[in-house]
Amino acid sequence: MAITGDESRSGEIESSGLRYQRLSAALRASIAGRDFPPGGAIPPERTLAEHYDVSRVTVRRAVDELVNEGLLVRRHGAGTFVVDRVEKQFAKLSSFSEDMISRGRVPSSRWLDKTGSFVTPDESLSLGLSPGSGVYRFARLRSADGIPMAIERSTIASYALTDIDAVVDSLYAALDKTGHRPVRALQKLRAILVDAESAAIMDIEPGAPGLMIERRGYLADGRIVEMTESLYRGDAYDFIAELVES
Amino acid sequence: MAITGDESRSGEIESSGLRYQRLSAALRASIAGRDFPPGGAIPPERTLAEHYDVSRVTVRRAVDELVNEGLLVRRHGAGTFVVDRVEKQFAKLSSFSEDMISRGRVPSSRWLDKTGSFVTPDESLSLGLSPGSGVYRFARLRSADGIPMAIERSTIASYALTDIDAVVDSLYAALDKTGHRPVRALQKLRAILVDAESAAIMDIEPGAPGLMIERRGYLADGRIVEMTESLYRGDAYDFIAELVES
DNA sequence: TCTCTATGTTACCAAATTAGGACCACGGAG
DNA sequence: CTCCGTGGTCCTAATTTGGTAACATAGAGA
Repeated sequence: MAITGDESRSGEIESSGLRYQRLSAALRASIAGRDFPPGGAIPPERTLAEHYDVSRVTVRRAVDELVNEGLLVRRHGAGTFVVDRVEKQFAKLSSFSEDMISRGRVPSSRWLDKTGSFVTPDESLSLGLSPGSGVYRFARLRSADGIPMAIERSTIASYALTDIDAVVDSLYAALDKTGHRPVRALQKLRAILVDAESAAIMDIEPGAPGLMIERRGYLADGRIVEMTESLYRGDAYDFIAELVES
Repeated sequence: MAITGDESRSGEIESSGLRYQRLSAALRASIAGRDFPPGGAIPPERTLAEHYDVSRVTVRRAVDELVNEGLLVRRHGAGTFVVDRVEKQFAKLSSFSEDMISRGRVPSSRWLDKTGSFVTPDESLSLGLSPGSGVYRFARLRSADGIPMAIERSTIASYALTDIDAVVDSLYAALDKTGHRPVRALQKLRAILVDAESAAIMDIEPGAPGLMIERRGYLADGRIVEMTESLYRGDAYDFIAELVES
């Protein structure tokens, strides 16, 4: 079944042009039509070459186009995969940086606070620490493409970090180094009105809608190591989640 | 045969993909189908390897995926177990009634709208219906202990319901009867200010914070059967979600 | 004729998956 | 306590798959 010389279908405007372009168009249609499952592998190049009766060179050029378009991802030794947007989006709920990057934006941060302190009675309950225990407090303004998007305020049990300057960029990376990276987290989320102070920091109107997210990060042994309050701008940030009904 | 999008004979192609991905899909189906009881153990890795005629390496990789997804939990020396916690967490995010009951509150509803109509051009795109197709529209005020909590506006493809009065209490129960209950859903969530009309219905101040959730329910074959916009009161409703860091 | 481009053919390299096995560490049952 | 089944880890080897290069062929156009 060659692609050339087969214009049997009337109205097939796709049958003109270069072979690899026609092939990539066909593959694009197969992806859009879910012939290849999202997240799954497409047939190997050699199989495609045989199936469409073209050379592997042509297949590679066709696949190259789709890789450049971001529809496919190659993994050396494994296969070529249809990008699965949905699955990644769930992880977005937790990581600001990853989320922004996957949206094609450039994340950045500005430190608002970075201090060592002692737990308040309130925190000692939440973190499960004895009163008088040490904690680190971090606050950052999170931006995307230079536009303020959220304020993150974290409280970390002191045993989880070597010192306060261990956190340079990623909090979780620093926790990872001491083996205290949370393995699961519980998030609580609600809509609020942004207070004057936070509004000033994010350069928006006070009284604008905001999304308050409280996260508690748990270690494998059940201890709470992290408490983070994030305030997201309601007018500029959407959360996406996939769920499975049972 | 030209390579165009309508190339339907992808039989040879379909069995492609990585072994462990196919296996994890099979296991996922077994879990969803209650072949493995929730909370119970799945067969040991060596048994699975023999049963599916793959190596234990492959089994472990397949199980790894499900563990990362939170569907399974490994216990060294004991076995690998189906987690029943996850479904509840996910379901909480989506089902108003269940959520309220689990909080010890009494859920109730008041119908605001219940009509048959035709798709708008906007909806036909979202629902994947041809223009002119029929849809049902439902709108309800959702309350807990008699206190208004949310407004739910649903648009349902007409093929999914026998008639408009099929929905008496639970929308999903009605969809279940025709075999068109969504198997998964994609939710989009953002903070907004409640408009005057919705505020009046929920008996709150206009300009109060609210949580807007757009949900699209997918059938197993990928069709969108349900589109629901829910507006929750920000001052009275918290969303809880558990996530697993990777 | 000569040159350029698209495509085909062949060969080999590099990386990931898969197979199959061995052994250890943990937990439960007796 | 011991025994045994289970997951956790490591190893070697074969297989599959993408990555790359060299060279050949056919057609279009100067």
